[in-house]
Amino acid sequence: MNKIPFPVIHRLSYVFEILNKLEEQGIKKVSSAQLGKYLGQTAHTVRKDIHFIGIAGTAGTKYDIAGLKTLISRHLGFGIPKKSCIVGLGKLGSALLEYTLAIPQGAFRIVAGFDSNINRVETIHTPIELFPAYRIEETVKRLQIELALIVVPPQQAQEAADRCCDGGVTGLLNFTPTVIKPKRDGIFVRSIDISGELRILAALAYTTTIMNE
Amino acid sequence: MNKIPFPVIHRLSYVFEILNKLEEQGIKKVSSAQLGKYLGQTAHTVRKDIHFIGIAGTAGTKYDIAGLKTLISRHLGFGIPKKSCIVGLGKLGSALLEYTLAIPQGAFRIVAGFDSNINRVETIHTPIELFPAYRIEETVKRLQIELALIVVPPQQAQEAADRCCDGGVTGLLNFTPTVIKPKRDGIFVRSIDISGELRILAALAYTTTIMNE
DNA sequence: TATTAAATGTGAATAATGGAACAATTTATG
DNA sequence: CATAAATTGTTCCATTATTCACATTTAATA
Ligand SMILES: NC(=O)c1ccc[n+]([C@@H]2O[C@H](COP(=O)([O-])OP(=O)(O)OC[C@H]3O[C@@H](n4cnc5c(N)ncnc54)[C@H](O)[C@@H]3O)[C@@H](O)[C@H]2O)c1
Ligand SMILES: NC(=O)c1ccc[n+]([C@@H]2O[C@H](COP(=O)([O-])OP(=O)(O)OC[C@H]3O[C@@H](n4cnc5c(N)ncnc54)[C@H](O)[C@@H]3O)[C@@H](O)[C@H]2O)c1
Repeated sequence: MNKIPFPVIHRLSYVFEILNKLEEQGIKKVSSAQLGKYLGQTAHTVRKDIHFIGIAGTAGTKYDIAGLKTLISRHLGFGIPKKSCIVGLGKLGSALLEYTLAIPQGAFRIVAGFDSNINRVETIHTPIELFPAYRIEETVKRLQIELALIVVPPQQAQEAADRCCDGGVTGLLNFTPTVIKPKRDGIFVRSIDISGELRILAALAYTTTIMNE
Repeated sequence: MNKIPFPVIHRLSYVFEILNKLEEQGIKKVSSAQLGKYLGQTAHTVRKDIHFIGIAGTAGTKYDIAGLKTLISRHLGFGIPKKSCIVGLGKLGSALLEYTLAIPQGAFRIVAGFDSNINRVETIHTPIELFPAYRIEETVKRLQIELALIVVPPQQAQEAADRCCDGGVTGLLNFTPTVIKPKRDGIFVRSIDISGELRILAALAYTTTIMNE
């Protein structure tokens, strides 16, 4: 199997999301140009990305949505949803819990939540199981959880991530404004830094202001 | 002025954040190697990024934190905080409101919030002013707000963004899982798609599983 | 059926990015 | 004062990513 460049994985996973939505609307076919429009990319890019994972259509015809979904699923592993957990059930964590449970799709499924504050574990109402933080490693192992959302205070982020790594997760999604390091090779970390994004936006608006003069 | 590549702006804005934290701790000097460690980047990259915006230190000595902050501020526009607003004060929006207000730094400052539900506008307690959604355009104009966080349901996202554009914002930070288009040229959009990020993480973990065989 | 339009697959060209090397400079030290 | 160590500025090269061009194929239409 060929190595797929990261930007391609990134875009294809969004293509998958778009295909899901189109299919929900009863649409059966879609062109690279249409997909490009949804993604904010050119049709060229879309075709080339798809080309990385094989042949998805036939020249002259649009892509068959069901077929393309299958192809992407097979290459990106969206067939069996990855079991996931949320660590830290504060203001953001509990919002995320509710939000992610409401998203129906094939890539991931939240199956557990953790908080060091036993009070939160006992008072939050949700269909999934919640545990105190000292049980992270044990539970991640037992349920074979693969992904973890880290939503604890920044000072606790690395420690919480470490426990998840010890339990055997393969991916961490970090919501704290700190850099967290995976404990072993083969564990991926992605970070969502909201204040960082705002800072970037502020910078972008400014640099073009200059450039336009 | 030279055009600064986007990845450089991205990283430099994080450097700025790190410098703030170090300065808070009373630290006065920092090397490219140290900054690289905080960023998860090499010292080479850090030096090269800084090189894009000018000369920040002298060979043989570490960077002076105050001086480097000034240089980045000048080029990325972090001197005067950009006035910002939050549109949509639901579960996520109100968490973001509280969170962003607690971050002290120079790039942005939240000054207003909007919601179409008058009840939310009246019941949320916060030091900043809240307005009903029909007053977005007027208020953004009056207060000269430059950035907007879009935190409304996906179906309302484009419309909410349009109102902000009409008011004159220069940047949109989109939290909804949809693509929103700026109404005019010169308005930047960045999106934070949480379920998208989870999907990417799921895909990453999977592709390496394959690659390792 | 012939022709036109629309669509994909694919290789090549171009552009952007990242990484590495090294000269130049300062500080520390004996 | 001389030397060694540490550190930045800057150029060059390799790699990666994007854009483009076009051959090929299908569907629609007159
Ligand atoms: N609230 C936001 O809108 C927002 C936005 C962006 C980023 N963040 C980041 O997300 C993180 C959480 O923010 P929040 O506003 O939800 O904070 P919060 O204080 O409301 O929640 C944090 C939760 O983590 C729990 N916790 C603490 N240590 C823990 C541990 N070791 N293991 C498990 N749980 C632990 C706490 O009991 C608490 O319930 C912070 O790092 C914050 O910087 C928050
Ligand atoms: N909750 C989460 O953890 C989470 C995570 C990721 C993304 N999101 C996205 O963020 C958005 C908001 O999510 P939420 O959970 O806070 O939803 P929510 O329903 O709790 O809040 C939405 C708020 O927007 C207001 N609103 C609706 N139309 C509006 C308009 N035209 N102008 C101004 N305000 C308007 C509503 O009155 C409500 O208060 C959604 O698009 C959701 O997909 C949410």
